Parts: sequence; structure tokens; C-alpha cells
Amino acid sequence: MTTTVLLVDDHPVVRSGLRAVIEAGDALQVVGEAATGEEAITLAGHLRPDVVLCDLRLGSGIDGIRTTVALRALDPAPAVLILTTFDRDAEVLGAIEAGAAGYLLKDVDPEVIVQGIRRAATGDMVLAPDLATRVLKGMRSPLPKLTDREIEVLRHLARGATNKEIARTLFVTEATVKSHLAHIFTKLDVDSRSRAIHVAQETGLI
Amino acid sequence: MTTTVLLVDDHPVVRSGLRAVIEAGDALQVVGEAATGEEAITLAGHLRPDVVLCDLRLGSGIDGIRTTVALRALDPAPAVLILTTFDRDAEVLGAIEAGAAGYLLKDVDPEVIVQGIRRAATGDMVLAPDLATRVLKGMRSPLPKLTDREIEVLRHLARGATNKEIARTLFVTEATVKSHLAHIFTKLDVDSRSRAIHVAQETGLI
DNA sequence: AGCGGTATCAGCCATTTGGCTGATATCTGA
DNA sequence: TCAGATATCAGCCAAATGGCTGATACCGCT
Repeated sequence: MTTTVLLVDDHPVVRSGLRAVIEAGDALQVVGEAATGEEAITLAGHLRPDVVLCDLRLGSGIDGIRTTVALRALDPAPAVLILTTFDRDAEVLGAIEAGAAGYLLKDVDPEVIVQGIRRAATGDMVLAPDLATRVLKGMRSPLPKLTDREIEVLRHLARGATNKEIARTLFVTEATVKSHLAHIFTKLDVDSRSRAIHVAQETGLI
Repeated sequence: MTTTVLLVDDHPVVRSGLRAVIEAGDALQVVGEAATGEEAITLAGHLRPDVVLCDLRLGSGIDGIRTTVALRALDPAPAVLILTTFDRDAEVLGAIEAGAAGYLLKDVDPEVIVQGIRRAATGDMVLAPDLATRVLKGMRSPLPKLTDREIEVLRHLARGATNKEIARTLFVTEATVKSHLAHIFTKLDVDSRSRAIHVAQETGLI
């Protein structure tokens, strides 16, 4: 029997490409396309696809991880295969934690994608080879968990704000900002704001 | 007569999508695909396409701008249409300066891409609406021109290096690094390293 | 020969940042 | 109800950063 697939990507061109690649064989059938996470959730409810192939970055609206969580909450829940351009550590781990069946980079060959969908449909875990290692490494030394407030401060930091500016924006004192920063630095194992920004961007924390 | 197109993108999936979209009509014909800039230049020399549709980010190897320069140096020179996900100011301007016939974002509808190729083939300039404004603005207040050395320092900055570390890496004194930074700050109109990093990333300088 | 741009370096000084210790209040879950 | 996490704030101090002025040297261009 054919496996049904729902495509989720905000780029029409990519959707076309995926459709062409997936429908080249005859074991897979694309039953729908969505440009946003919201659309994907609605469509998946109606179409009940076996597999949802979902980009992580979905422009405006909810991202791929939140979409994954919502999709996995459906009954029956489709297998969610994340397909994206980047390989930010935090995002890979986040997607797996959210219940994704796997994670593929967009620069792989079409047949890898097709294979991935097949395996995801049978309940297998699917990870791009170079990612598998890092995910396992990530398991051993898990990414630091920042609190919401810390992430908030981190975002301001990344925009180049000074402590004073962050304090004003968040309606707290500079002492508080410094306190948050101290925690952030410890968790990220850095000792300067620039490096904190760098690490945060590298790992996909922001 | 049909317009011939060469696709350049490091993602097979995107190439498939573009091919599907472009060949849906009958006025355009995809005569080749390249995954890298080098490949694109070689292929364009042989295939002599009317238009080259080129991604800016091409993974490893030369980027879209360098590819554009090389393509425009061919005889006959194809029209180069840049198609990318991001809209970094420096890159847009860089592509235009390099001789690109236009710049489209990947999230536009297929027909816009087809239209863009048609117009590029006739020598028209093609710019996504929201980009046109910014390009013109960019003309008025051109992006600051940093020297090679300053860009180098900026890269280290973005990786979170301290002045001392940058000095060591570049085999100069801290005073020199501070001097470069002072110039960078002036040119970018900022007053802190974090903001310099932010501006540099925003505008695509690094 | 001189000018402008670039890269190098120096010293001074005010501000910002980061490390440290410690305190209070709230909330959550065991 | 008590431990732990979180968010808030304070003070002290050393180091890093950034603004300033000015100097030397090299290079390319006129």
C-alpha cells in the first residue's frame, strides 16, 4: 500500500521540488501541501497522512518544532520528518524531543529523502549520518537549559543591547540583568557577551 | 523562441522544484543544473543559456556573487538572476554590482519566478518589490566599506574573541586591534562590539 | 614630491563589563 | 511544608572596553 505524505514548507518552490522527488517513485503519494504550521495541523487532521515532511523554519507563524508537537498530539498521529537547511544543535534536539521521527538536511540526495520517508512511515528513527553523532553527543552533554527570562535577555544581547538598555526594556534594574547574564555565562560556559551571542547562535538557542 | 535556463543551487530538491515550476509553462526550457559555482561556470560556457538562475549560498566553494561575476564575463554573457532565501542588504547590493539582472526571494510564488526569468531574458532589471526600496535606499546611503583587515577583525569579533585574543591571532598588539575596532565602530555607526556584530550580520557584511 | 588610505602602535581616562558574595520574594513540585 | 528553581536586587572590585589624541610607516596615485 502507498504511504501518504503531507508537505510543509513556506517556499512553494521547495514544495514543488519535494513533490516531484517523492512522486517519482510509486510507493509514496503526496496528499497535501501546507505553507504554515497552522495550515499543516489543520490539513493533517483532515487528510490523516502517514508522514508529515516539515521544514523547521516556516516564516511567520509557529515554527517546525511547535508544529511537530501539535501534529504528534493528533489521533492518529503522523510520523513527522523534519527537513531543513540548517543543523542547529538545539533545533535538532528540540525536534527529537518534540516527537519527530527524524531529521534530514535539505542538501541530501532525493533518494535519501524518499528512503527517510519510507523508514519514518514504519516507525524507524531517521537521522542524517553526520547529525546522528552530534545528537548522541548532545545526549551525553545536554544543551544548557536557559529559562525563558534568560533567553529573553539573550535575545537583547544578540541585538547588541547594553546592560542598561536591557534593564530599561525589561523594566528591571541593571543588577538583575547582570545576574541573568552571570547565569547565562555559566550555563553556556563563556565569559563575555560576544562569546555568549556566538554560542547561542551556533547552537540555535536563539 | 524558448528561453534557455541553467539552474544553480546546492540543494537537489530545490533544483527539482525550480525545474518543475519553470517547465510548467512552455516558453522556458531548463538546459542544465549545477550544484556549485564552479560547475555553473563550466556548464554555462558549454550550454550558453539565456538566463542563469543562481542561489547566493552554494555551500562550499565560491558563492553566488563570485559566480555571477564569472558568468557575466562569459561571451555571450547570460543574464544572471539571483534567487535566495535571505535578503541581506550587502548581498543584494553585491549581486547587483556584480552584474546580476535581478534578485528574487525564494518564498515568492512560482509564477513570479517564471515572470522574473522572462524579464531577465529581455534585459530587464528584476527586483522583489520589498527589495527594490531597500536597494534604492542603499544607493543613497551606501554600505560602509570596510578594509580587508577590518573585515578580518570583524570576523574574529563575531566569534566572540576578546581584543587580546584577536591581537594574538593576527600577530599585532592590542593597540592595533583597538584602532581597527574604533574605525569599524565609526563606519558602522555603533559604540559596542555586540552591536557591531549585530549590524555586520544584519547587513551581510560577514 | 606630496596626498590619502591603510596598518601599525602608544597613553590616558571614563565607562562597561564580568566575577563574587549574598539577600529577598515567589512559585512549583515532591 | 519544605527544597529547589526562578526572578529580583545590592555592593565591591578587577579587567575589558571604548573614546580620544597623536605618531610612524608603507603604498599607490597624481
